[in-house]
Amino acid sequence: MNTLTNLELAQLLRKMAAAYQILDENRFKIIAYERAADSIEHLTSEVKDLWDDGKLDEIPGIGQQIAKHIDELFRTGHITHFDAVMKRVPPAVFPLLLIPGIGPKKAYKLVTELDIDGKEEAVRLLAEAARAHRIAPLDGFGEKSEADILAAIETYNKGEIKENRMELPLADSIAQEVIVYIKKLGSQVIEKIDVLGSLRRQVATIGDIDIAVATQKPDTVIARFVTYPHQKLIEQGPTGASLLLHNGRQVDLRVQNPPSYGAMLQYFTGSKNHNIKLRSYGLTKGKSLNEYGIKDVKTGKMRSFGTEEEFYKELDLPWIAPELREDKGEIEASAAGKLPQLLTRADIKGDLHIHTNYNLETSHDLGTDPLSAYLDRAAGLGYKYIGISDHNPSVTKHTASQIVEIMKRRKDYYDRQTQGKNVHVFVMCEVDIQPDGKLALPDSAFDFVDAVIVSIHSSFTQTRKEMTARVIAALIAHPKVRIFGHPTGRLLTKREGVELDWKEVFAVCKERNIALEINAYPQRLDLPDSIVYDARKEGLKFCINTDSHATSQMDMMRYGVSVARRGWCEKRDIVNALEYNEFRSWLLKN
DNA sequence: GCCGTTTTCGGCCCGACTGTTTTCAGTCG
Repeated sequence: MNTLTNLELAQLLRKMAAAYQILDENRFKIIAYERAADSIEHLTSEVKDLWDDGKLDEIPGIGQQIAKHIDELFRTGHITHFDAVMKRVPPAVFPLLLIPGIGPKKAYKLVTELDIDGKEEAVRLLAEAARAHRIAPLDGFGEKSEADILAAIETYNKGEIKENRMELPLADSIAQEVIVYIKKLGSQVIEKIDVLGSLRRQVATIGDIDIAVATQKPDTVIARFVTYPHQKLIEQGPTGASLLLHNGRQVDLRVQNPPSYGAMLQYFTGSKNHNIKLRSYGLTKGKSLNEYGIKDVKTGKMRSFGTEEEFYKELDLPWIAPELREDKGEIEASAAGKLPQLLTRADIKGDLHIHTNYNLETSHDLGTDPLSAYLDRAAGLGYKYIGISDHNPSVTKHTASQIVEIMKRRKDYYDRQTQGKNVHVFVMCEVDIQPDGKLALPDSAFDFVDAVIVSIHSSFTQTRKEMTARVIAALIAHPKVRIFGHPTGRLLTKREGVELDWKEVFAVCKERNIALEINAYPQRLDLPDSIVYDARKEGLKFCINTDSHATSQMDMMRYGVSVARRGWCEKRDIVNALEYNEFRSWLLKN
């Protein structure tokens, strides 16, 4: 077992947690394993690397014991203790855990009572047992749960599992439609309505959509909500309901009376880990938090809060922006009065990654709109400058001198177009980093650009070592390399990012004052927020760009700003939040 | 099993919903 990814390691720890649950181990031990798994899953560096450096103890939620187990795993390929525990649990329980509604206890009961054997066949055998009505007679089960299990298996087999996440614009539009539908009840009933959960925190991909309503007529609101066109009513109670829509997306509604709405917003925004930490923090002050308010542990007296600001204030904390609520130190920072002054969309003065329809014979996509249209849109957005970063001309269809000629012609064209405009234009280029690390633009063509963005568009599966060397070679290939474009190359829900030694890349960027791009295109959001967070700590600078291929896409800037905010960025961390003169000095290095 | 601005011991977030139950266990977020 030479390589074990973070995800695999997290899965292993979750498996242990499930096994312990079946074996009725101490429940806090179970929680400890689940936390360790969570923590590892959200790590930006590989556990293997941390282990190499003897830094396992820096991972939150990993203590002496689990560190010892991980050490054994990396040294020998197995963990004696885990193997012993797993021997006491039938392997067939684990595949059943993937079915919604089945947890460790039920899985164990089903597997043992129904004699389900074999890992591969477990789900199929369970479905057969359900069809043969062998589940309903079991203790703790009944007709309804038998039917539910069968339905859940069918959903699972269709591939409609929870890990079917969506990008932000789709989540936005679904949420808005549902909100408009609920709001038809009128402002008498709907006093406030908000999108919460991961969408409010602006996580890169969204699972379920969460909506909260402040109302004095909860029954009316819930009744209205469940008439929204849906495929299935998942659950309904006095405080809320959940729907599965026809597009396979789940929408959760929670209602609350207006005086307690602040606690509701806080609770329903999450993240789960933020809430857990905040509740622990509250307890140190003798205060117990829940979705209705804050209870004094001694007196048992409950206080409610109409707004989130009041809720946090009760804990002597300044309000924490939703994008920060991931338990990455925001509660401690708030308590110390050291929360960042987060970047806002209004701070952005320009967009440096724009593709126009000028045909420079690239092998990638051209934009659809002319420069003039982008300039109009940029003025509308309040920008002071933009950068035109068309893809380089195709290197397979042209000789070097032809490329130089194309680039010269293009510069002349843009220079004529930009005279007398009040938005400044930088003539740039998005240059491919070829598999060997060479830039796809001849040296002499650099005379016809102000600066370039370098990015990877091919050979995504090189090893970490090759990829790191490739990127660094490109970053130092020419002084006009100023931005590293969509650094991981990931496409959300489609393609994983490349493997890079970030420390090395950060060091080179810092030395040459190169900015890391935060690509705001919703399918990219690249750099990912967690790497932005790490890079910012190292003092790196960022350039937030939309990578627009049409003027309408320039509006996606806000998603890039969200990524920066989730990475704790302030205005000073972002090069395109600089005024024109300062930005120009940075870009042109003078 | 983890962790520390009261602690190296003794705590550990909190509640809703469902289906099965006559007061609760399991699952989920």
